[in-house]
Amino acid sequence: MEIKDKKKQILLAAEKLFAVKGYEAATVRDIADEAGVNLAMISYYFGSKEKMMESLFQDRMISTKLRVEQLLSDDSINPFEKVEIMLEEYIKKVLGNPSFYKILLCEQVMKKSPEVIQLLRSLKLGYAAMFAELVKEGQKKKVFKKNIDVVLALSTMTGTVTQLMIGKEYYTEFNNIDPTDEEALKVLLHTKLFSHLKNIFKTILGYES
Amino acid sequence: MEIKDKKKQILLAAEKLFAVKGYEAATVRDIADEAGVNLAMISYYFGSKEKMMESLFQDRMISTKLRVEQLLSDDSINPFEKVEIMLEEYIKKVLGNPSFYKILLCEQVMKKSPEVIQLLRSLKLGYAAMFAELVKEGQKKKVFKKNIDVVLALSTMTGTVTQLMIGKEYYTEFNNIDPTDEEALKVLLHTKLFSHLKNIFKTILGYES
DNA sequence: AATAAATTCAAACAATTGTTTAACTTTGTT
DNA sequence: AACAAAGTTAAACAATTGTTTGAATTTATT
Repeated sequence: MEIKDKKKQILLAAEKLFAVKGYEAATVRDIADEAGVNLAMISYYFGSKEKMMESLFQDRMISTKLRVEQLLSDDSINPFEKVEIMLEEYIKKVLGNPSFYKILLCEQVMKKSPEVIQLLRSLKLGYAAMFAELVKEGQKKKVFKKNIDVVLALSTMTGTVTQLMIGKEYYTEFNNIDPTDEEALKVLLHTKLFSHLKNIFKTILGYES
Repeated sequence: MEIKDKKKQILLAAEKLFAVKGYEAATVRDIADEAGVNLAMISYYFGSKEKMMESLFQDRMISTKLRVEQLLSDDSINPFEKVEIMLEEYIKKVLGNPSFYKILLCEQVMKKSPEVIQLLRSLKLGYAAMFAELVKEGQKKKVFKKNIDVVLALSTMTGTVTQLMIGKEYYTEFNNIDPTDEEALKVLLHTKLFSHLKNIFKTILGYES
């Protein structure tokens, strides 16, 4: 097996176990077993458990920034369509990899690893700045209202999706939905979340179609 | 010192350290030091670290349910006013004790302690059922629209508040607000969150004042 | 094929974990 | 005041932690 594949395999196991047990409770022995490698391999490849965590974040967070940047610069899409795409992509990302976003959530709370926090910070502020740009564009075109609280709006987006992700079982139980068919559930959650947030953002931005 | 006070003191220290370091990383020695007691006291009073966690949750979550129940049964308040009160109280609770709600958040993700999870489950489902009742009341009075997704609405409430709580610093930094005056910041966040969520819930519920 | 480099492994490492012990002090009761 | 119960303590406990070691094995290079 390629060395790249082995690293990927370890990160995948780490992601799974960090999400289920948490960073501290997931031991390197757990992760090594899950990945099917000797436990010394983790120090050998990543240097330490914490550096493995950093590698995980770096690996999972590269793709994010680029897509949003090119989305905003596209003049053929009107501001609210851009918001729709932003919502859609965020929902897709989180529901597509709940494990990582659970880890992300806990790391934001604990702020254990300075490197991870710094990475998160730059990404979050960058995201906010870009959304602010988009809002400004909409305001200039008179389709968005004035005085929009960018951070609050983004908090609603990330918060709503996150809450539903960590509390799927409440959604299925309360609405009598079969929780075993995970793929169908994911599609349903995606659909519901999207229309819910689109509605909310129409209100927040003062947009009327 | 009273034994009740000593237990309170230990739980306060545990709450603080669980929120900062996480359950696993906060050792009983840390907690004993923070509380200013011998480390054997934790086993002596609570039985174990995990049972101390359960005690913490039981202590912090008693007051919640009663208030909501009596709120709903009050006929002198109209449905949307009840929603406003619900939002207001939830915001106040979270901002008033961010440490505990950080622990709560992580516990929802990890689901480590079955007792805590069960406690959370009954509380969450109860909360959802009560809100559903409130929604039904509003629909009967023709002030709320049909087809309201209760769990999704609550996810937006809890998610938005939670996200702002764990990312205060982004809010202050992005909006150039002094982060050192914590009391003023809390008031500001409370105000902003309340008007933000009130607006959103007007949309969700189809309420027009 | 021979040598060097990289990888894998079981075993051992020191440090830290939650918990218990057994001796002690304090408090409360008769 | 005498006794028992409750509270407190430092020390020790076994178990587990992340990491390192050094020998074995595989892979790559000459």
